[in-house]
Amino acid sequence: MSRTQKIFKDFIARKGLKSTQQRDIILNEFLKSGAHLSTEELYLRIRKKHPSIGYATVYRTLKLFAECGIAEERHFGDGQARYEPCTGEEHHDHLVCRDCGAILEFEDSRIEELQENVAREHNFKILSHRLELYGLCERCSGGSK
Amino acid sequence: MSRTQKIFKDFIARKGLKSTQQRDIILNEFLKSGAHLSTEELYLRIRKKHPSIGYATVYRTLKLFAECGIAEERHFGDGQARYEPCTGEEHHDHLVCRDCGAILEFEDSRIEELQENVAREHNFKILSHRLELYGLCERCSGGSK
DNA sequence: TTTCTTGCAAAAGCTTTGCACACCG
DNA sequence: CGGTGTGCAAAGCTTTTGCAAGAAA
Repeated sequence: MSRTQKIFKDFIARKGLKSTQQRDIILNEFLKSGAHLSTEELYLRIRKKHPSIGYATVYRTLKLFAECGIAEERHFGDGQARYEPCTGEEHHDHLVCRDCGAILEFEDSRIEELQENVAREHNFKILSHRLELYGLCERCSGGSK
Repeated sequence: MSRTQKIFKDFIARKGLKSTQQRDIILNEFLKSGAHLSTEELYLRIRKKHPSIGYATVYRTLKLFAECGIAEERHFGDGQARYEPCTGEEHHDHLVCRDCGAILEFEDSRIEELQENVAREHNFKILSHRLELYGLCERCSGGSK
């Protein structure tokens, strides 16, 4: 059992909730699927192997993941929620290609420091942040354009 | 007529669209209302003086504002679009209070530089970006908490 | 008069919820 | 057994769209 799975089990137990087949299946597929899947994409993947699992269950389960901290809900402006696995303390931001939709991740501790500075100047206490750079990825801005 | 109004008139003319009372009213109220209004908030304000203006017209007009560059559409995670006036070249980011909902603006050219660095490293061409820091504002993180 | 706009209501798209039945502990 | 979870369908919300009537050029 992976660390993430353990966190989830603990959360379930602590809250008096129940461990079910569906939750296990959804968690496995979620972890396996790589980041940035929309709820619908995840649902479609799961349905291939487990056609009886309902849309609502996927929604509800992803909310649980977010609540216990193993997933993070994100919106990239297309009106759909996306979830990505949270692995520990590391934080990353995103480059989103306007053309092909590719989502790249990056991390920059200097930017984070400057964010803290800004917050301090405003007596603001940061709980989370989001930084997204929209534009054209290497492939889409290349020769063909 | 303000600079922004002129930009809009020019855009309207260039596109072969028409200047209407409703568009003028909505633009005025939009400029007067300060940043970060949701479409609904703006609609409600407008309806006080002009009860016959419809919801759809406000939506459609704000899209036009965004298209011609005098407004920018933003999403802060509450599921509603918000628009804010774009004044020239300056760019700013946001501090969003999770408690009272206050939205503060800031600008930091050093952060923007670092973003450019990141983009260069990935051969990514930035068209726009969004940076939002979520947390507690001065008032909400103060003594009472 | 021709084309674009508007207001209304209906539709669309994503997400949540109510409910009866099933399952976990 | 008692309470929680599930699947389905229906409802909720925000936003978009179709259409007939109205206004601008």
